[in-house]
Amino acid sequence: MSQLAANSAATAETKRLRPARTNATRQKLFDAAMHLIGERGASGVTVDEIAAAAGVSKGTVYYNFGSKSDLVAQLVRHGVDLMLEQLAEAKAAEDPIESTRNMIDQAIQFLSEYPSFARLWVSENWKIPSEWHEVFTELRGKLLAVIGEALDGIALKYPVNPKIARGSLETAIFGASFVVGLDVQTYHPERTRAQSVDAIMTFVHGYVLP
Amino acid sequence: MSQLAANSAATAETKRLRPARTNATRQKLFDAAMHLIGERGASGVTVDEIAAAAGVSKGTVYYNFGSKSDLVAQLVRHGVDLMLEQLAEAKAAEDPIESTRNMIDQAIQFLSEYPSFARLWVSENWKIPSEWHEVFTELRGKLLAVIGEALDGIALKYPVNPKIARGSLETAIFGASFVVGLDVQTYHPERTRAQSVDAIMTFVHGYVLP
Amino acid sequence: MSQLAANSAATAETKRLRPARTNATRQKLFDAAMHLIGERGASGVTVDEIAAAAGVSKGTVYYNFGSKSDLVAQLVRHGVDLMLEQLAEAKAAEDPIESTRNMIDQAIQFLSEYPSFARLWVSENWKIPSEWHEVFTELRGKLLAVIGEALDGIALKYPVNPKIARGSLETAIFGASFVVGLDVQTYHPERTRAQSVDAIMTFVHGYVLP
Amino acid sequence: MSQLAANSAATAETKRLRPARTNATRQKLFDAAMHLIGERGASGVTVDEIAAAAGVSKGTVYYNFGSKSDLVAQLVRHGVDLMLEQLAEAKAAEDPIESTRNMIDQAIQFLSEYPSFARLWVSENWKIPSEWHEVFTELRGKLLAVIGEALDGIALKYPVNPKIARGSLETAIFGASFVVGLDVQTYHPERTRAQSVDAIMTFVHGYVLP
DNA sequence: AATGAATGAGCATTCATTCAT
DNA sequence: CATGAATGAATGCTCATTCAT
Repeated sequence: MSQLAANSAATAETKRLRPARTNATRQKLFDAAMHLIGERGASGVTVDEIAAAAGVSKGTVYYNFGSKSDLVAQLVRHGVDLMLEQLAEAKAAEDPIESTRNMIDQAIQFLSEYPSFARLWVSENWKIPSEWHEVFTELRGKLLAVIGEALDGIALKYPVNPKIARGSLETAIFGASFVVGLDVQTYHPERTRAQSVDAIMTFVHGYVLP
Repeated sequence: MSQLAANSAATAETKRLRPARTNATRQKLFDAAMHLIGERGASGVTVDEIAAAAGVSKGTVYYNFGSKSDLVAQLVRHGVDLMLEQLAEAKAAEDPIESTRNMIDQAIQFLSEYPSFARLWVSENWKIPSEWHEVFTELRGKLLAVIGEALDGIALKYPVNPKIARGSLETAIFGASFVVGLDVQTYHPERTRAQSVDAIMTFVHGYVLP
Repeated sequence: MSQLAANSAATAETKRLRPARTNATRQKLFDAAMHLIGERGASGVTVDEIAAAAGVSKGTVYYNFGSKSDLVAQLVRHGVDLMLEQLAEAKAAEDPIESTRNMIDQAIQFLSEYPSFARLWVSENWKIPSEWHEVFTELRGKLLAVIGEALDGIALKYPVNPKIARGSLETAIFGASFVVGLDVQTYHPERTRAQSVDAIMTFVHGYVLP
Repeated sequence: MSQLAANSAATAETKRLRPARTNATRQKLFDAAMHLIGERGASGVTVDEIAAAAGVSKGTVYYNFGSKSDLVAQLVRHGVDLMLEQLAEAKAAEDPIESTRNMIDQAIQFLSEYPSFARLWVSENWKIPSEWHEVFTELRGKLLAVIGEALDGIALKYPVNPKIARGSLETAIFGASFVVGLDVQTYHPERTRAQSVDAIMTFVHGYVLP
């Protein structure tokens, strides 16, 4: 079953994010591609497989997405949009630290709902040359900016360690979140979301001076 | 130039890790493969390219390594051994926090010397099925154990936050290190190693109670 | 712009040659197809491109012409009719040599106006099997007949070299005309029509005894 | 059977023209490709067919020629080299007109021996954009130069018509030769080579003033 | 009369692997 | 030890054609 469709809570948002002319076909291909590529990586999946999994012909993939590369790019973009939207909703709290915690919690939840997206991200992000370098650069910037805003909010209200290079800190939190999120699914399904969030929040608490 | 050979400080250790019957041909192939695969990923490099870069014929690759997959597996195992060895050397400090910092510093340095290894890790580790799953799982356990020991050392000497679930914390540090290390190379080559280490070390200040 | 429509002098004739029920859509497709196929050859143009150039949907091409092959066949037939008609008009001169010159001049002009037709001819005529063999064979016969009549007229009024095998001579003139006409467009756009005609007319001076 | 190999008289020359490292494989592919492409055009023949006709696997085509496009380019180049060599041998006569006649005779004979080459030439030469435009331009220049030299020889010894634009005249002779050569095979196998040559020589006689 | 989504057979090309020398 | 010619299964992509609307 489609991972995207599986998340009933996100259905309303998902719909908004999709292009106006959402065909059943495009959606089926999207879901099938996200699932397969998330598991085996973009280069480990053939267009034939995606088409078969979506129950359409190979030509249909090209009719709808132009190329395998474009399909992946749209997949990444869609995932990030969805993640950003969920993060935006999460940060509405009084205290900035609380707000940041909510955000990380939401991120971990997102990664558990869309493990394929997380795998796609980590497996394609740092390749050289990456076919989707521009897409990743842009989307990486957006995600880091969201983390950065949360840290800004904290720095406004609390004293923070000025020695910590911002930028690197965002990246550390970003990386910790992705890896913790993936590892929970692959190696430690028994761990609770709260445990993951607490571990990642350690970085935040270390940023704030006592 | 070979990334392995580039690290003169590690030369002695490196030699020990290599098969006794290391001939020039095997070594040339090893270096060429590490370099190319580090840049473009295992599936992004052809056996022809590796052979050409090593200045030998394609048949020689098969004569020496049996298959492309075996070549990569040997590459990964070599990286694993080397990283563990370097981390072991790094933790020899009086203060456990200082020791942990040394370890992280060493890890970041290792990732910058063997970007191939780090990229291979993130792109293959969570795949289903992963071609080199065993070797990755083994390394993961060993690395998390090393981080765990460092945390144990800290917990013995300092009061730490008991709410933090150990296990998740190791994973968070592990993930932060890999992602920060990779991001520096791909997106921020201007950042210093100290910046990266400081950012990752933030977790200590969050873990240790004030 | 349409090559067919471009020739204002031929407009009246052209209209006559077109199917009575010429609607705008068919005409747009006809013009677009002639233009594109003239430049890149029948197999080098896709139905999508023709439809796009005509500003209609792909289905419309099939609705109007049944198949790409049929569209090309109609294009060729139209060219045949037009060329024969123009040659017929040209030979109305007193002197048979003058009449022949007019004909060749008209042929060269036709080839420059319908390069599509000439290119289609040379690229398809001698293929085994040729998709449009019948229509080409028919045209070939008619064209050689026209040249033959011109030679008959010359032979009636002037002494000619009896050693020259008629039949081969027509073919030589025919070939010279097509190749000179095509070469002007592809390699020597600076050459005048008069130059081309003079070169081809050389055969007359070689045919007619001094 | 191979057209190239079929000409026992040309075997000696053929051998000389081939690259030093002439494999049986390359030669088989060359022959098969020339035959098939000559009949159906470059785009009408698949690499599978060429490989099958040569009795090798498809990969072997790419191992030896790099791409279908390169194979065709080498085919054209080889054919022209062969033709030029035969023409060079033919023009060794006292009288320049006699020499020219020998050359045209040789050309017609060449075209009858290698009809595939002639078809390949006419079907690919004038396409826009031609994949092999540079190759054709270069080789076209060489062939026209040979005709031009013959005409130069005539102009030195005989009075010639100064009104005739040289360049166009070469093209006319060139085109007449190819088309007469092809038409004999396709439509008039009963015609003798002398008839063809006489017809083409009409252009030459028309060039010389009485 | 027209559309455009969908199809699927077909094609050029790649590449890990084999093997005779 | 090493080579490099040969292989063939796999793959991304094209495009003429169909058909429900």
